[in-house]
Amino acid sequence: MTTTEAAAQSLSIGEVAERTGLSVHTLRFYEREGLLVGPVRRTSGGRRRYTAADVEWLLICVKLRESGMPLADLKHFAALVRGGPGNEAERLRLLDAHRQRVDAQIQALEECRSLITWKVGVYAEHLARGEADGLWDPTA
Amino acid sequence: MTTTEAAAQSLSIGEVAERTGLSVHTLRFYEREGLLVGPVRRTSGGRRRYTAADVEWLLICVKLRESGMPLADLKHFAALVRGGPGNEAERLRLLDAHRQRVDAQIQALEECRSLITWKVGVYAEHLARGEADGLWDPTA
DNA sequence: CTACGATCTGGAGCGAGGTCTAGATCAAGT
DNA sequence: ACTTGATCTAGACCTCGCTCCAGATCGTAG
Repeated sequence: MTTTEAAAQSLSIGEVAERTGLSVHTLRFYEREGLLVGPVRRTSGGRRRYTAADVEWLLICVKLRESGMPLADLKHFAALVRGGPGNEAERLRLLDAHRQRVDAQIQALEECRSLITWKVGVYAEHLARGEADGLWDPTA
Repeated sequence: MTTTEAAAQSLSIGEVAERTGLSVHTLRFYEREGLLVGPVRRTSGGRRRYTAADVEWLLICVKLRESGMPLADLKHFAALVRGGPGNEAERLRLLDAHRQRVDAQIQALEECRSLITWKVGVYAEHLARGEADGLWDPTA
């Protein structure tokens, strides 16, 4: 294997980028923004070495971001986790609030989906009846 | 009534803002960006008068935006509708592509939801067992 | 007629979330 | 030693989608 044995335990920024889907730029940006739970370790030469726990946390971040959690909230959450045990109630509140937003978002998307489906049906019908059937409704 | 009879047929920008949830700034911005199907009529004094059809179109825009359609796509769609009959196939393609994105988004959100639900469960359990149970897992 | 609120235009500004550049350094293969 | 590619830092820059400002005008109520 081309990587050292240590690579099994710690990953370079590039490897983490691959595994998380984030760019190396974004990884550095997140770190600067205090979105990580702990400081990232470095090699003697100054290169970042990520642990499996770092990657797990980043994967959670990715999921939360995907679902629309703002970086500010993520930062707050990271700070709570960094703070250690004792603030679980607040973490719970934060996550639960986010879950409610996600639920609302899912519902909104489903409504949009029906609208789209309906409109797709309208166009499909137009096409089936021939393109030049003369019907002209700007809202259709 | 304080508004004239004509108000029943055409609305001021402020009234449209109320009905669509968009700000008057945004309404003017959308117009400048070419997101509307037709040019908005004006009073002799230069004030915009929106028709019911304008409002309907805007409500569709709102739904599509809510579901994450970029302004550029919305603009493209508006251009197609403005172009009149004959391009229904392309409108269909545009909407269907968007529907697929919406579906993917819903699925992603549902995955996030399970993750959150699970984590909420973890914290709830911690709290139930007492805050200082000493267990410390950064990913939890 | 006057006042006052709503609207007008063009253009600047803003917040979120990255994304990229420059120039230097590190590390691994040959 | 030399080359090549990944990483480093600080900071500038970018897109998206609004949002707001200044200064003028409209229009309706009193």
